[in-house]
Amino acid sequence: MSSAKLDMEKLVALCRRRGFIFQSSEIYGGINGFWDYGPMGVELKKNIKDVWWNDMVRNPPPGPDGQEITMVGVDCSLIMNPRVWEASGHVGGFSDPMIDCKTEGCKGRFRADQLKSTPCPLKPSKCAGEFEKCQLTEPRVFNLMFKTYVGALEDASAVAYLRPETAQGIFANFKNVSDSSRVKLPFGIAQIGKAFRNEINPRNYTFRSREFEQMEIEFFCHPDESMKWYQYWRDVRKNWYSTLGLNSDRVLPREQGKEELAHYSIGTTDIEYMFPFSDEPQELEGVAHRGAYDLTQHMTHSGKDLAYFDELAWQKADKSVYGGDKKKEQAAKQSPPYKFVPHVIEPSAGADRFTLAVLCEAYHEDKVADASGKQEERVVMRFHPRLAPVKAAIFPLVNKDGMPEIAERLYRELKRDFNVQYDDGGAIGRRYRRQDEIGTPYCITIDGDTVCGGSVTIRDRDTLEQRRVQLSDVVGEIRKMVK
RNA sequence: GCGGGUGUAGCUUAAUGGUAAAGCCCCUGCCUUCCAAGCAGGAUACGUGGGUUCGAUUCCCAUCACCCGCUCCA
Repeated sequence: MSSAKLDMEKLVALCRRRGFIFQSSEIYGGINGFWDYGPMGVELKKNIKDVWWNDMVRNPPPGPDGQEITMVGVDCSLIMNPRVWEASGHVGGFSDPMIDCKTEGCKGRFRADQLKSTPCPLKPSKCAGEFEKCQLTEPRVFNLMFKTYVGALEDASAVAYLRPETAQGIFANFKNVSDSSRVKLPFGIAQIGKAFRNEINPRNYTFRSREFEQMEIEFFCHPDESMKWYQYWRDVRKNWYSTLGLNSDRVLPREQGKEELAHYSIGTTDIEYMFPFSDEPQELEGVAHRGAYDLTQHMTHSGKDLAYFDELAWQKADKSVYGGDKKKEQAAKQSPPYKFVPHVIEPSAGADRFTLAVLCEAYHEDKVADASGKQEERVVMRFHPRLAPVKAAIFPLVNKDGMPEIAERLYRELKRDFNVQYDDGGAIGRRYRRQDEIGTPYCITIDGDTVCGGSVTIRDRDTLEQRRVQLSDVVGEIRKMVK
């Protein structure tokens, strides 16, 4: 985004024009709170998810003491046994009873539990509902979980929910993963996937959607070390955004106040971003210290033992204190510090929200001199090369003199490793501008010198500068530049 | 959920109770040796559903979507 505040309508128009984001079911008039990614959008979002997976799961940064950290992934079903959501608290608590006032001129909406402390909009000296004219509705519950039915019978026993977060799939599989993959505490389990929340009022383009994708980590650690890991993940996650092109002045970590915290959370930091549609920073990710809450809940509700046994600590322990009493030894093995419920640090990021932030940040308008030297407006998406949907475009300068043949050969070579485009349509300047609008970082042009001397030009999206590179070096150059 | 606004082609904008116009974009061909050039063709629109009417894109009603402001966001 340029220094002037980006007009969201311009971004929305570009996203539609160039195939980043469409309204869902548009030919039927759309549906509120749902969005589709087009050919460019899917590449962008896929790159974002791949980069996250690579940087957090396959090759995470060293831990707080410089150690290697262990991360594994899962991919869980969207629909789970509904008891999961009772254990997590979503069935009981994922809703707020609301009361509307039907009084002419008021039409207020209040949370039922805060009615007695909310001033009446018409008569602020009284509280909502105390004024003679107030016509309050019965409290209505807005449960934010999408309901569905499993199997053919639509009765109460078949009710299930589309998951409102991917996290519970990880908690429910904690024992499976620790039993099957030789991981030792501390370790993290990661998941990328869709989640669904029946938001009362979707707003701000894709920012608050009813169907969205999360990139979540549940990092399990010893309770004594949890604060260290909480700080580690808070810093790692904040910095990650800046390495991918978000201006660090606009990425703002915010420690939640005590009154804001969910009752089970020991601490939560929201990583917020200054989106152009709001004067307030908006949440991209929440890094929450959830203590032992989730595993304990699932232990209680499932009846399964999800505590962790620290084999290493037990092996090192001085067993002589039990004096050979097997019963005492057994009891010790079943209790801290050898057996305990791990604490959890949860960095939970919104893939669509980050995609939107990347789009906002990338949008620039600048001036470029045309063939006659006149300054022309240009729209350019300045994506980080790792995220750019198209890494390079290949142009024959003119469609003759052997140039198309060389260009096509180069295109076929490059597309084995990168998403690239071939374009021989219209004037060369027009082709550059088309690539600028989808944020292609490099344009490779085959010209007369390629035919004679074997070199091509590589044009940089941001500086507009061209440099000549030997045809045989192009693949290596592009590989180096999009890392 | 409430109030206000908007809805004609991919975009920007016309006109009209009786065949919907243009520029840009896009496609095809010609031309073209580096930043939206030129020439010739071509495709594409009245958000949806009712009503009034001989006839509705136009008037009326409803609905949907988007934008702004409230409300909400475990």
